[in-house]
Amino acid sequence: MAHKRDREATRAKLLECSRLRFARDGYDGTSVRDVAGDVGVDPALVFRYFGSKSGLFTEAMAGSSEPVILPDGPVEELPAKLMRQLVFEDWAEYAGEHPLIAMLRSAGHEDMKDRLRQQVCEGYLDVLSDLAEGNEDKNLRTELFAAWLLGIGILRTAVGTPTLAKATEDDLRPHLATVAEALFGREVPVD
Amino acid sequence: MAHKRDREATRAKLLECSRLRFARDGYDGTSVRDVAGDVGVDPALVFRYFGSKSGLFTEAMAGSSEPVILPDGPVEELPAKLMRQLVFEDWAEYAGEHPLIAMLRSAGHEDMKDRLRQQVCEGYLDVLSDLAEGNEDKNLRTELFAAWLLGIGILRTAVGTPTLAKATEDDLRPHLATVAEALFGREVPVD
Amino acid sequence: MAHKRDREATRAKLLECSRLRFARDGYDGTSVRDVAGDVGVDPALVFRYFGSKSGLFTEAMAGSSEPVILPDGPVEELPAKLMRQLVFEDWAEYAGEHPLIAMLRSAGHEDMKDRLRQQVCEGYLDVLSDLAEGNEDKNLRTELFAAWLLGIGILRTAVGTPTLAKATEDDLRPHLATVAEALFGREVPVD
Amino acid sequence: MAHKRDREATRAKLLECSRLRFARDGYDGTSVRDVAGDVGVDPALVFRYFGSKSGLFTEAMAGSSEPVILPDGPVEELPAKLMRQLVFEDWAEYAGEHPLIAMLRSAGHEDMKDRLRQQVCEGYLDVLSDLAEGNEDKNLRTELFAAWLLGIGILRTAVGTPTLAKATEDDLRPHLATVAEALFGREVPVD
DNA sequence: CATGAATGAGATTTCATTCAT
DNA sequence: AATGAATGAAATCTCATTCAT
Repeated sequence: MAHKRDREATRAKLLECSRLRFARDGYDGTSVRDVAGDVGVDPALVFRYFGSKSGLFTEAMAGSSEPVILPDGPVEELPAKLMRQLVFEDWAEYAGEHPLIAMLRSAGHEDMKDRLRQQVCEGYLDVLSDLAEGNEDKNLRTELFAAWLLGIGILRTAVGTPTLAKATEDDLRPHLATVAEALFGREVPVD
Repeated sequence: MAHKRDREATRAKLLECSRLRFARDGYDGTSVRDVAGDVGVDPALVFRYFGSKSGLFTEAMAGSSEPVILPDGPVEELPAKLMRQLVFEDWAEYAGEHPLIAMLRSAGHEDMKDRLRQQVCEGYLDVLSDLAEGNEDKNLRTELFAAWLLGIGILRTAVGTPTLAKATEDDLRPHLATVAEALFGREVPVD
Repeated sequence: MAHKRDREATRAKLLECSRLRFARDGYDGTSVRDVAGDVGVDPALVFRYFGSKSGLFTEAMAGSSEPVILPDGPVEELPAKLMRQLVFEDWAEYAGEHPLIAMLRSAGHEDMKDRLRQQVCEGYLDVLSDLAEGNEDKNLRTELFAAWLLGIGILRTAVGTPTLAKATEDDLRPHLATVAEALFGREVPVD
Repeated sequence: MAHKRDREATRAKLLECSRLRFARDGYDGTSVRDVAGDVGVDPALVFRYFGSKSGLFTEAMAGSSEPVILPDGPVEELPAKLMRQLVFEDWAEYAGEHPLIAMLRSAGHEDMKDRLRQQVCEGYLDVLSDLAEGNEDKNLRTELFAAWLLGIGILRTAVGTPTLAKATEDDLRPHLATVAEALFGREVPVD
């Protein structure tokens, strides 16, 4: 029982540390040895637990599909919530960026592109599309809004564009309102 | 046939092939061996010509700062032009994506982040900011619009979101109009 | 047989074989592959254990600072002892030469020159200087005598001068007596 | 005729520059490219002129057998002359050291050991042996004296022992007298 | 089961050298 | 004869991964 506990604790620690590394340094920039070193265990354990480096990555990034959104509350509040989450929340475990943006750093590998798409679709587009209800090109509008949020996040943290890098939530609020209204054809609260 | 031993031709071919590889597989996913193999020369030649793998990358990606649109037309036409370039133009040499999006794939390394920022700022923001003239938060608006274009490009090609991946220029035109107007506070032609 | 996977044994064997190679072929003339091949292990192991080729060299040659004679006998006997050690002892692990002479073969690199100087000073000059006690230019005399021993060793093994290469200890004994007396101003036993 | 002259001039310059490099950095530490670069010609010329890197080395170091000694004057003056040459003369072309000591830096390669031996024997031992005339072990005495000079040179420049590195000719003069007398059994002038 | 010794493939890079022109 | 483009072999080193214990 104590053993079981240790095993699970080690697994969890490996996942946690690897998330940070993968997010900060990308898949290629992270070595199994580094991750194992962070936790203080032998690299071979990683292979026992996760089969391969890729397996570790999959499981580490899979954990990030959960925290996406809490779909309670009215749909109108979604844009503001999502922006806060994608752009302003500090994902400490993911080197300060939202997991999706962190994953982009490893998008060279084909299978990670798939994972990415799946998470974007299930985690974001599905939730957002309710907002576009009533428009003919509902899905396109939804994706265009998601693209905007994603682009902002990328310019802010991955590229480090001067103004956005320092912008606060208050700075963006009014523009969120106008763009959301432009795309969804309805007013959204942004406070 | 006339040029078997032609330094410039070989150099150019190396640059061309490396662009494709770097864009498709990222910096880490591309090996000098691969690039040299594509051209059919010995890997050592790459080092002779470019000093290092990093030198090759720099020079390969430097070519991508030129093709930015020069503002010889009226500023109002810029949004449409930029969208065509960023989202719809087929950059064959860069694996079908715009070079900037391709470069994101290698943004794990700190110095490439710098290069990226510089290109975004000088190549795009500087040109676009004229459009936001007259607004108090001119720079923020400019960056927000650029973020949108970039996000669209990423969802389209890097993530492969279902609707955007298949969208045509005509599909996006009306939305471009409303969003640009929302951000810049002026009408822009999108034809 | 009992030890197939024995870290310390493998380490020791690597050190032993590398000593021989470094001594015989010099630093540049020795490749990590060669050393690993001698022991029958993968070259990567060398880097795991010693970090780098230079680390291997350092550790291999560090073993050579110990075997210097400790002055437990009377100082008068030092010259004879040192000559035996420097000139006539067969350092099998170091390709038959005294480690110091072997190290000279790698003295092209600046840091190895430093290591060499330190070993000569601490290992030999410090011990010998007692013999020159009472003379005004004590240190110079000490170094001049050390120079002689070193020179003999070099001509014998590194250059292979005809007479010295075949000389026995008995052949040199009388000359050791006269030169030591000339430099130190006192009689030294040479039997 | 002009061509001939250029060719010879380039050859000479290559030899000169390579001497310096070989002496300073050793055989392995010197690249054909470096040498050619010093002179400002294409590396391929080295191969046209000298066949190989080794050929260049041979010819470069062969030039050093000439300046050895001027066997005019009485034999008694030889020790002082040789010491001046081996220990105190500044061989600018050979990085400040006597060619023989410089060559030791490349003594890892077997064929250089041979070259070294030949030069020591023909250039030094043959000349010196006259001084030992009349002693039974004439050759041994000669080699022992040569060993001393060589050892002094090595400690001075290659090892950098504290006192010898700064010693002047005057400092060594008296010891030269006593040691030479001890070995050759006759007085030698040292002024 | 877990540990750590060991492996093998592959990456970047350097260098002496040869082949066309 | 000379230039410079091109080559091939080898070196150091890293990493994911497997094999004994």
